[in-house]
Amino acid sequence: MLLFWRHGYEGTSLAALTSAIGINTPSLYAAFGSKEQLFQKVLERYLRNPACYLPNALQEPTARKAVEKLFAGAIRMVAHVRHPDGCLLVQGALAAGPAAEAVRRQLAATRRRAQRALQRRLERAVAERDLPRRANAERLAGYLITVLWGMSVQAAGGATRGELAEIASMAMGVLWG
Amino acid sequence: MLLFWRHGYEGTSLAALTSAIGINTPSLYAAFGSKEQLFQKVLERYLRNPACYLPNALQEPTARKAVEKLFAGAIRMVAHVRHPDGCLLVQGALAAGPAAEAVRRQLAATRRRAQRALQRRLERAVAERDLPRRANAERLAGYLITVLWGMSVQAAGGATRGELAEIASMAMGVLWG
DNA sequence: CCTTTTCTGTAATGATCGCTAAAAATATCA
DNA sequence: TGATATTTTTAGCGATCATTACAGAAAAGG
Repeated sequence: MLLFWRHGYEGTSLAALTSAIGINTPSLYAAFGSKEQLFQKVLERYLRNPACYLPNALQEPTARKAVEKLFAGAIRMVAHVRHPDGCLLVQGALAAGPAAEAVRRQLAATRRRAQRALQRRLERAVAERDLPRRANAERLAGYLITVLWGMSVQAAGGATRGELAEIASMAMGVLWG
Repeated sequence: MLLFWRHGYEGTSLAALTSAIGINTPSLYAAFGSKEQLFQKVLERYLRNPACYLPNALQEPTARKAVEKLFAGAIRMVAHVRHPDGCLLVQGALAAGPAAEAVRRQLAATRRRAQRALQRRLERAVAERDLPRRANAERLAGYLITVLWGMSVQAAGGATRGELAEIASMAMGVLWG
């Protein structure tokens, strides 16, 4: 997972994977089927563990708390010393050659799913009068998630935890300035 | 340029490049030296032409006009029918294998340069009383550029021109809401 | 027209890509 | 212990990677 996360799908070779896991190539293929299927498993694992901060955050009682926790969780994950910079959903395969097209599309779909999850949480907040009735949940979610992906790009450029926190704070200023 | 832009540095093979240009491999090497040097030329070309909207925007008389034009230019470029989705500075090599590490760093450095250019423009605006004296140009620039990179990620996921415009409008709401 | 230079095309370099057949070693269980 | 599964290792698959040596064609200059 760390290799795919750090170097992207295309940038990670089978040799690097087997060497990191400590097994031979046929063992990897017996266990996972192919590089793409291994990445599939890695993606599930990523969503289950380091990226679980997103669904967790959305369970907060108020939209404001949820978004705050969302950004805090993202920053904590990104700034974790043992983690590569950024988010696997972005770094994994933002642009890719024809061979990795399927992975690219899958990551794009997963990003969209994350955005819709946030959108539904904000819609609930509007319904609960937690957000003003005229608030547009779809636009808000699109905006906030865009900042989140942008922070992933910034992390890839070496942004510090403090810089990311400032960005998140400014982004939330749109709603609760 | 379009190939590197669409498929990233690693995702673009020499065969794809020579076939697109319509020359043989030795001619490409005689003309550009190597794949990496060709990418260097491509990057210069990209900054000179489709990405010139950034320096152009910063020449607007007010910070607000500058940022508006910055986002408008970015959206126009991204939504251009004949252009790949997103920004070469982001899609080119956000994460990459060891062989493309130099390119990755160069793109990160170029992104940082763009951010600093915006920062200096905002600092000027503060000095000119165009922005409130207590405004933090560095944080503002970091925030706005983060949204810009995020829009590049969204574009890679198929975001439309209208969606990007809404995001930009919300992002500017932080300053001129 | 002939020589010299410049360019283009063919072909192949070693390396690495993802992937797999078959032998060797190990574990399982009667 | 001995026969049977299961796993690991070795070795190599064809394809493609970026890169280049070399031969032939075109262009330039006298």
